Amino acid sequence: MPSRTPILQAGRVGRPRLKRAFYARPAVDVARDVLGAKLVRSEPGGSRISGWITEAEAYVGPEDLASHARHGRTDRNAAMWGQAGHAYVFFTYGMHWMLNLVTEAEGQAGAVLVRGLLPDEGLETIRRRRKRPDRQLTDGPAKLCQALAIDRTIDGQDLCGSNAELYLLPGVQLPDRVVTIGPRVGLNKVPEPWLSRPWRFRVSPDVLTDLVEKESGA
DNA sequence: AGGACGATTAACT
DNA sequence: GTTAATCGTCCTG
Repeated sequence: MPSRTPILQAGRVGRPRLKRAFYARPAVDVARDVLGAKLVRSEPGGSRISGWITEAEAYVGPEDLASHARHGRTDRNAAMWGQAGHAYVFFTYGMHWMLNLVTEAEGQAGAVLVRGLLPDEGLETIRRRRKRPDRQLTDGPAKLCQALAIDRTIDGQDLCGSNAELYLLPGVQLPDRVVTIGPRVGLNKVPEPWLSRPWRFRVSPDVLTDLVEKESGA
């Protein structure tokens, strides 16, 4: 049996990757629009793991006191300040990796944290990497990084290059009515107004599954 | 040089 | 609802 979720056949060969212009916009816009896009991990050795993005958060710049950019440019967050369309991957809590998509113009520190996926290709590999029920395999920012083997080696990589190990494909266009908007989560000791800014965007995996089925002409 | 803490997760009461 | 795990990063002094 192929390690692919049966109903989810919408990823088409030869479809163009999201181009840099998609990322080179305000982080909040990218966070909204990236829902339904397909994140693809192409590992050295040929295996391919992918999933549709179900949740994302925007971190807008050094003035955003929830952002790692709040202390200015450091070795750790350097990728945030670079060209849009690159990855910013960081390590936290002594054990977890997190993936961001770098947004905005070069020199501005915008980024979008990818917080949830609906798995498509590589489900067997994902199951091997984390023993959980299927619905809980990639429903968190650290969990999806483990599923796709995203770690420090991805930090700073260009998502738009033709040889990229990680990139995005256009997936499903989501109408506003299926997108839930709210404050970002997991922020400790972050003052207002940043704590309450509605910069978290979500679509339920069930709803996205239905839309993917429809799109693929099932 | 030392210490607080984190864009989380899983396990627990 | 609470808490431990676990260590790199950034702060203070």
